[in-house]
Amino acid sequence: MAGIKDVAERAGVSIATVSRALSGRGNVSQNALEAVRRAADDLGYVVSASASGLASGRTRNIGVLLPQINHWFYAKALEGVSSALLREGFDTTLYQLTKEPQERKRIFGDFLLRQRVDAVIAINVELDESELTALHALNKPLVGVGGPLPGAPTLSLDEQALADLAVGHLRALGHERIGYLGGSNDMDLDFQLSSHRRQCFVTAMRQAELEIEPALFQGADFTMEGGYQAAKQLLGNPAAHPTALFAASDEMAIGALLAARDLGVDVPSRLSVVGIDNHDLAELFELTTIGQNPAEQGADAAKLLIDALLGRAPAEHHLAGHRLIVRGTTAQRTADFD
Amino acid sequence: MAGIKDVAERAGVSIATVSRALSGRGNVSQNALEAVRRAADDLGYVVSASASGLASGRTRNIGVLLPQINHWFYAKALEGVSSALLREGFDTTLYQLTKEPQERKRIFGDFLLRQRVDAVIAINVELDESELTALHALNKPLVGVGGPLPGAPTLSLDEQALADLAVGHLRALGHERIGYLGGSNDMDLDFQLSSHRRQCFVTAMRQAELEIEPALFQGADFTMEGGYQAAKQLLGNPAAHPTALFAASDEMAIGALLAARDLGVDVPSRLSVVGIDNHDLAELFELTTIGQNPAEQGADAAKLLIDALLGRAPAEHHLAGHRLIVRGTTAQRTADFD
DNA sequence: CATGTGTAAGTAAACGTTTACAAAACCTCG
DNA sequence: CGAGGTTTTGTAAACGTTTACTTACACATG
Repeated sequence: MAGIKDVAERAGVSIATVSRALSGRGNVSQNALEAVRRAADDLGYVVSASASGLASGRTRNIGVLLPQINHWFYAKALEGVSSALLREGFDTTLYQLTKEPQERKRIFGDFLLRQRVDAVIAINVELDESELTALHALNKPLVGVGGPLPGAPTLSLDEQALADLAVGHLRALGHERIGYLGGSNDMDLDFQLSSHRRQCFVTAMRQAELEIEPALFQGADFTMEGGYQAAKQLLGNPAAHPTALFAASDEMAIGALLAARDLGVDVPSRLSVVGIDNHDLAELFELTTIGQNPAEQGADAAKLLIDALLGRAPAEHHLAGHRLIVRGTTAQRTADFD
Repeated sequence: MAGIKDVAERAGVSIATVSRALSGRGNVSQNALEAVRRAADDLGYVVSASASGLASGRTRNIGVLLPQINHWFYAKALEGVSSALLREGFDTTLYQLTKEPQERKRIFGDFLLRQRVDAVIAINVELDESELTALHALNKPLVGVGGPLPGAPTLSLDEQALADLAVGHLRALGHERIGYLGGSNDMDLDFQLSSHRRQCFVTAMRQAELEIEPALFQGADFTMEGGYQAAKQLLGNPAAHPTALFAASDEMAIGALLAARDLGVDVPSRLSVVGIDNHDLAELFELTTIGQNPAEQGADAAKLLIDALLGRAPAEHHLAGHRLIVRGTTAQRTADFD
């Protein structure tokens, strides 16, 4: 393995100059720069991460904290983060924050303290007080994606705008009785997003002066299966008779579509359905949805962090984009259930 | 930040002893061990990854190479890898190997050469000659998951057994005309898994002495949408009239289920469907499938690698488990199309 | 008791960079 | 041409560990 000394020798300069030339810190003449680049290239020299990290305190590595990976949002967000980081020459280190207390403890007590990361991106994680403290105690740039990360800039959706948009779309089509699939009724146990989203829906309904009845709410766990079951309950309940459904995720919305089909309720003539996400499957099911782009959110978070690290700009709160995508599951209201 | 010196001082021993005590290398008396542990705990000392890495050449970090993350198999496998690594105190660094040549070049030419990883797990990546050479040139333990990784031990399914099992199951139910959804006809462009799986199906059919007709094969890209389109073609083609379908992935199988429903072909009375994977959605669709467990495969790969790193045992080839899960989409053949 | 064996601990030399500091080289201008 | 400034370069001291080598000590053996 070629070291910096070999490069220096071959380029006919000192190792300090090599370091400066390759890292882009400090002044180096055009001549030296080229000589060094050529020498490094010839020797296939790549700086040792450990040595560089030890000497400089910078690791060019960013930690990503997330609760799971096998899920559309997280997987997409992670793809966005890792692509953006790669482009800037940063490594991505993964910390999967499961529910397991032992594992969580080790992540905050060991892994993150090893000084292996320059900064941390937390994707929709729920932290308790002590974990949050531990995270801030790292004294490193921090950014949240999706869920809020108290005390740190966050990139997230404008939930109220989303709810207004969905309700507005349905209202414009003549729908008044709109069912909601999302955070369960005993919602305190749920993750924050869930109850917040639901609250925004209630506000939107109120502003649109539409009825809000308990029967129109069905708890579901954001999965397709959950949406299927919840929709069956909601559509089967004669007290509910909604003409439209707003699901807090596309997966639930698709579950609802399957349930409607099984119940013989035609979409969109008898029932309109709107989701949130623009999930990969939304197109196949012709689902009308409010799209978001987790990959972009992840990439933006990464860029924010890198800017902060390079002192370009401080990281700030930031709203993620969304847009209504009208497909085939919403239509003018024609008839009620009753 | 407390350093090793602080711990040594507090514990009343030399830094060498602290290093030995904390890393578990070399002999340390019970007394010293406890004193050091206590001191480290009190000070909240955690070894610096850079310093340790520089001095020892070991990083306690493993690189994971994969083509994408937003996909059931990869996401699950990655979850398995990262959990297993976490348990052993290893970090997981992600390298997403997209199609983009520039990015690939940087991964092999820069990132992997920084000496940040002790070993590499490659999940179903397709490498060209030079990339493979570069990977081997790292001179680090290597393990493949899913697809084969020439020159390195691999953890993968016994494809022939899978095909035999699927065909055997359908055959036992009386099916003779079995359609196949998978690697496209002009398959050379596809990833290896695709054509291999198809080949095994052909072999299984031949051994079962069942007809193999071009009309019974439909190319699809392993997605639900792809499966939907392919199944429509296959089921709509009067020359094909299969009574059963074998899809090379559950997602395609589910797509086929949707297509059958749209065409008014009842499953399982008129058509049986078998998939591969036991995807998260398989249960919702009551899909009969041959299940595999990517998380387990990932975890096994991680353990293999760690064993190799710790000199416990050399990494070896290894077959991943699979099992037939009979649900509601397969049944006795009753009537043919024709 | 001398000798050999084994374990425990300390000393100090790596490990491969970055960077503060100092020196040298080069400009610009009066 | 020389003073003053700026840019470029080199020297050497960190950075925080691990580990080879050495010493000290305890214990068993003949």
